[in-house]
Amino acid sequence: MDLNDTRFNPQNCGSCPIRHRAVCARCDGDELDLLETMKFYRSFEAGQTVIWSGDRMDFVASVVTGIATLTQTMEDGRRQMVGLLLPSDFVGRPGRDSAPYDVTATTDLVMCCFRRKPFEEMMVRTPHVGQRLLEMTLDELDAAREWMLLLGRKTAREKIASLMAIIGRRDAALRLKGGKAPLVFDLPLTREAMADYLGLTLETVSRQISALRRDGVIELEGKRHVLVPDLDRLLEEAGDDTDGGLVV
Amino acid sequence: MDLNDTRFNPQNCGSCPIRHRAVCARCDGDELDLLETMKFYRSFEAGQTVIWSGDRMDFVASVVTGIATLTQTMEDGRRQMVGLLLPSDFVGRPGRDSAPYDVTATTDLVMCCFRRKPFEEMMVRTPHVGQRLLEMTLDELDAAREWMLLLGRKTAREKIASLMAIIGRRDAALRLKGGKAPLVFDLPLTREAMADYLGLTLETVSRQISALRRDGVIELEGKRHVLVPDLDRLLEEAGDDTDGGLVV
DNA sequence: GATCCACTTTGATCTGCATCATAGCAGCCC
DNA sequence: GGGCTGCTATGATGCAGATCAAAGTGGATC
Repeated sequence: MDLNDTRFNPQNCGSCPIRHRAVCARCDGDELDLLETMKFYRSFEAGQTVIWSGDRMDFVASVVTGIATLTQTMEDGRRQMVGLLLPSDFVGRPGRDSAPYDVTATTDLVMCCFRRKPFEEMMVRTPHVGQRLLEMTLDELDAAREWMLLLGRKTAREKIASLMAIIGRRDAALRLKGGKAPLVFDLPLTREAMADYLGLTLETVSRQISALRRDGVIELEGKRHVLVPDLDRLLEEAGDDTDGGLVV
Repeated sequence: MDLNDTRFNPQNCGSCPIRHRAVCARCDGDELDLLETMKFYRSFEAGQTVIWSGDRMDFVASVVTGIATLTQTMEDGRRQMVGLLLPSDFVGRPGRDSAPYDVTATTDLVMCCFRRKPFEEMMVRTPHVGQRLLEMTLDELDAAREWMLLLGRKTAREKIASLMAIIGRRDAALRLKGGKAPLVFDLPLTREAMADYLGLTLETVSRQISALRRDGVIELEGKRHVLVPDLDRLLEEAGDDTDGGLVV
């Protein structure tokens, strides 16, 4: 795959630390040319595992198209999703040898990759990449801690409403539809994946989605297509005081 | 307070990004002298709030002595602790104006502080501080995600066992007692604070601690002093496959 | 020692979600 | 069409942990 591939949307690299020549406003020099020569693309089919927890991980990457999940698993099979990677999200740990959790493609997935060693060397020479990476990691940490509140203290209904709000708003942000129009989006996850994300069972997820639909908080077309007529109502159901943008 | 204060233990700054002259093996130059001139100490009494969520935060800091907690709160009062700061832990967000959660001293607390602006400038000039900060933030992110697994999928008993293991091992690491001796430590949290950390109620915490004591997994002297006769047994109760060091 | 207060323990009961079970539904292949 | 397969919905039941209530504990203060 290359930049001419129709699936590649340079917009998607806008918020990743690896800004592509086409979209980086901050730097115009040789460092970006260097980045361009370093990058390569990898594709995965829906359901494929990108990397297993504990495996050696010698690259860093950002999602170009598709959805990936980060999950942790206990010996007995209990699973908890700990992160959701949408287009433009970054994955990888400069300075770390092995992956801390499973990374799985839930849809067909294309990632823009860089080998870790040269990337790290480039970071040293190009301070703003490191700074951007710190910023993004702090954002992820905030999101993770927001999620801890959800997992520890929210009810099943609040969890579902929160998930809808986050996915819907992320989706709207990606399309640059910042307006007040009702959110319309497709759920990128199965009921089971949502359950793993929310610390619930798939049956409870299904029941609560039905309940929110019955109560008019969301509208459903098919299993995946969602319309939110009133975002404030949804946020109220989610128990969110912040109307700020939870970045996942 | 200054370096001569008996409460100050330079060892405690060993893992913080702000390495003090006394303990930093990596740099011997002027940059550390600069750090020394920038730092100042702040003390808080047990129960005092260091900073409220949303408040302007114009400093970064590391814990010298005592314990602080990071908590998030919903409008209706439900609380979730999202982090625990022990001596040597770092708090603050270079590049961020406001605090993302409440920081509270649960014991008497001394922090070693740096004003944010000069600290950020120093980071630019001194790359290894920024790198160290990225490393630490990635560690925190891993710990947060480990905690997500706990909050989402572990039983009350497993949660308590996990907490004991983490606090006990952190405590042992601080004292540099790396041996196989049984863990002995004091719980730095009330039952209620543990409940807020684990996403439980204080009654459940109390019951599960009693149950672990009855089953010989831990021994208690008073309410706070804990002895773990068999760490492997505790880890098994915690449902941990990793025997790696969960950093909180 | 007596009183107080914050914290903890334990018991009784309730409930939200898990678990178990079954059926509906859409896409796909033959 | 018919049958298969993966996903979803919904009903019946059970249980872990929440909630409500009361009593125990130990340190501080007078």
